[in-house]
Amino acid sequence: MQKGSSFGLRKGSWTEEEDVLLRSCVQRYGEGEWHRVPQRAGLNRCRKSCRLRWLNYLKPNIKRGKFQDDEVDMIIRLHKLLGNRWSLIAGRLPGRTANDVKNYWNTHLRKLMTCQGKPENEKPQDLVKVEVIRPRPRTISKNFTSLGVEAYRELNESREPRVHDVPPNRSPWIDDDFQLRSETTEAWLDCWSGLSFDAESIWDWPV
DNA sequence: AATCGTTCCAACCGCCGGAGC
DNA sequence: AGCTCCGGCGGTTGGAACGAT
Repeated sequence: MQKGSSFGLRKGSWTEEEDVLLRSCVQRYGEGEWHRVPQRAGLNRCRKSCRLRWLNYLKPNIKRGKFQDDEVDMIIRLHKLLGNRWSLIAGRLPGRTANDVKNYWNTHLRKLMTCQGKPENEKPQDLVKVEVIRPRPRTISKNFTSLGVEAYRELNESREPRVHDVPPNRSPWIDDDFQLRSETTEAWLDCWSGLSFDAESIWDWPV
C-alpha cells in the first residue's frame, strides 16, 4: 500500500526497520508525546501514523488471529448497547484494538446483522439513523484512573442512578430492552455490573 | 495459467474535544 | 473568548491475498 508522501513524510506500509525504531523509542520514552516520537525515533512519519502503528500493531499483548465465539458475542452485545463506539467495545476485549473490532464488524457482522429478519423492501438497519447515548465524561483529575460501580455510587450518594434518568426514546436498546427489564435501581446496577467501569466510561446521564 | 470478483485489514483522512495560552 | 496544538476517534480507502471461473 505504498502511497505518495506529502511534505516529505513517508506514508504507506511500515517496514521492519521502522517498526524497530518505533518500538525502541516507545520502550525508551514511554507512550505519549506522539508529536515528539518521529524526531526521537528518527522516523520520517507523522505523529498520527506513529501512534496508530503502535496502538494497532506493535503494542505488546495485542491478540492476533480469528475472533473467538465469545468475543463475537461480546461485540454484538456491546454494539447494540454502544453503537459504533469501537474504542469502548475494544476496551472490553483484551488484546483487541478498536481497528480490529471495527474491521471485523464491517467485514463479518454488519451484513449479518442487517439481513437478520429484515424484509427485502425494508431499509437496512445500519442505514437507519439511531441516536446512541454517548458517554459524557465528567471532569476528572489526572490522578483519577479507575472506578467501580460502587465507587461511582459513592461519588453520587446524594443521587443514585435511576432508570428514570434514562430519557425516553434515546435509543432502541433503551426503549425495547432496557426499560422492559425492571424499574429498580438494582436492575440498573446489575445491568452495568458486568462491565467494569474506567474513567472513560463514566458519564452523566442527560436529565 | 490467466482473469475476475471478493474478502481482509493496515493505514490514511478528517473531524472533534480538551488543554494551554 | 478565541486561537492553536495535541491526542483520540470513526469512517473510508486501497493493496494484498484468496477463491472461483
